[in-house]
Amino acid sequence: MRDSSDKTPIWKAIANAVRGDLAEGRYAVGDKLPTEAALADRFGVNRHTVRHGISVLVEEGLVRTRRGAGVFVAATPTDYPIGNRVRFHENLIAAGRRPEKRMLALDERAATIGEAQALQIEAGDPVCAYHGLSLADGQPIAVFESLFPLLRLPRITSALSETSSVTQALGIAGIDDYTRASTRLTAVRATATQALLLQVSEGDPLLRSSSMNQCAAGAPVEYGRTWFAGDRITLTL
Amino acid sequence: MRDSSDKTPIWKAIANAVRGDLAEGRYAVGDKLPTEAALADRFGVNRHTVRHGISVLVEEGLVRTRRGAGVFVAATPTDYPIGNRVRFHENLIAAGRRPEKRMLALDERAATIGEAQALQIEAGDPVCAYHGLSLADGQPIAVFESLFPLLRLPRITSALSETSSVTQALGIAGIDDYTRASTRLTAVRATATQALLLQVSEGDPLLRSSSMNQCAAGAPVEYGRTWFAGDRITLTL
DNA sequence: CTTTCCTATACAACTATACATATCTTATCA
DNA sequence: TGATAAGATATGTATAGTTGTATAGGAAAG
Repeated sequence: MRDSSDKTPIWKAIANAVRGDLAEGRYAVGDKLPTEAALADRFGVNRHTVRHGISVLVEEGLVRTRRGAGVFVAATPTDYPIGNRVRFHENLIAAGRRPEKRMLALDERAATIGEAQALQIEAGDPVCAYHGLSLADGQPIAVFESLFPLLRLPRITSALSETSSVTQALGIAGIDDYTRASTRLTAVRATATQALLLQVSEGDPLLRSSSMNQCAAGAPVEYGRTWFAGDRITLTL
Repeated sequence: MRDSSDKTPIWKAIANAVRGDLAEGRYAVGDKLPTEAALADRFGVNRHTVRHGISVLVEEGLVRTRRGAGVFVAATPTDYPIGNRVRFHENLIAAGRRPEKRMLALDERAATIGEAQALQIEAGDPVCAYHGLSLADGQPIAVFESLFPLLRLPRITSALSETSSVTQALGIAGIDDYTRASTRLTAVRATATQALLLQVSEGDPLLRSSSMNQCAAGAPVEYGRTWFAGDRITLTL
C-alpha cells in the first residue's frame, strides 16, 4: 500500500479513503459503515489504526459512533430560525426535514418559585409539565420541558395528551394565537440524562433556550426550556 | 483542574433518571413503570441496558419486577446517606440529582439556652443564624437552620453571604475540615411555614435532623437543624 | 534517548437477536 | 355468568457481535 515516497500516516490515509466514500455518496445519512474489524481487515492494518482514522471523521462531524452498534453517517446541522413566532415543526418542515415529537412525561404539579415567577403566577399554583424529545429524520435534536399555568389553562393537560402539538393544544385550551415574549440563550453542558436522550456525550455543550410565550392579551401561557444538541442545530436570529 | 468530565455509564444514567421520576412522585407505590421495551425506546438504548439500570433500583428496593407483568414501584423516597461527614450537595450529586440551596435569612443574634448548650458557649453569646431551603432537581427537599458561634468564627456571616456552601464558608472562616459529632433524628409535623416552603400540607410528617459539627480540635463549629420532606427523602445509616 | 506510529492482546460496555417463561387480555363457548 | 383457551404482552436468559479502553511492545524518525 505504501511506497517509500508516501509519508502520510496510515491512519490519515484511512480517514481520507472513508471521507472519499462519504463524498461519493456511497453511504446515506444514517447508514452504518463497515465495522472497525472489517475495515482493519480490508486495509490490512490493526483495528486501532482504523479507530484513529475514524476518530478524525468523528471530530469533523461526518460520522458518529455508537458503542456496540457501529459507526454511522451523521446528518448535517440544521439551521433553525428564531423569530417572535417560533414553531418547531414548521421550521423543520421548511428545512425539508421530517420532524417528530416524543412525549416523555406529562403531569400536573405545583410550580416552584422560579417557575411561578416566569409564568407570573403564585408559587405552588398548579402547572402542567410537558417533558419531551424532539427529533428530525429520526435523530434527536432537543429535549424540552414546557410549563403551562393550569389556573389559566385548565384543559391543557388533556389537550396535550391528545395532540403532541403545543400550538394545537393551546388552541383547544382556548388560546388561538400566541407570540414569543422573550427568549434567552445560554450554553450548558449536557447532564447524563440529557446526553442519553440526545445521543451525545455527557458534558457536551448544549444550547439552552429559555422562552416565554404569551397570549394576545399578554398573559404568559407557556414557559419553555429547550436543550438543543449543539452540533446538530444552529439557531439563527 | 476542575474539568472533571465524569462519564456516567448509560445504565447508571437510566437508573438515576427513573429514580428521579420516582422521587418526584411521578409514580405512586404499586404503579407499573413503563415496560423495559418502552424505556429502551425512550432512551434510545438496548433493553439489556435498561434492565441493568432497573436492576440497580431493584437492589435499592425501590422497584420490584414481576415476570410477564412488569416493573412495579415498591417505594418512592430518595436515599440520602448519612455518615460522620455529611455534605448535602455531594450526597445528592452522587445520587445523580441536581442539588440547589436557597438562602432565606442570614443574621446575627444571641444564642438561646438550648443553642448555647449545643454549641458549648454561654447563653447570650452571639451566633450567626443561617436559614435556608435545599432542593434537588428543583423540588424542595428540606429547610434548615445552621447556627455558628461568632466568638469562634467572627467572619462566618460575611463568608456565608458570599457562598451558599457551608463547607466553603467554614473554610473562609478558618475551618479547613470538620466532622459530624452527633446526629439525632425525630419525626415532627410540618408547621405552616415549613409546609409552604416544602410544598407539602400543613401537619405532614417531617424528618427532623439535629446535628453538631466540630472542627479538628473538637470545638463545635456548627449546630444545624434540618427538616426533610418525609415523602421525598429517606435517610440511610 | 525520546517521540510517534503501528501492532497485539485482553477486557469492559453496549447492541442485536432469538427464544423461554410468566402474566394479562380477550374472545369464545357452555 | 363463568370457565377455558388462545393470543398478545412482558420479563428472564442465552449467545454473538461491535465499539471503548487499557496495557504492552516493536520499529522508525528526530
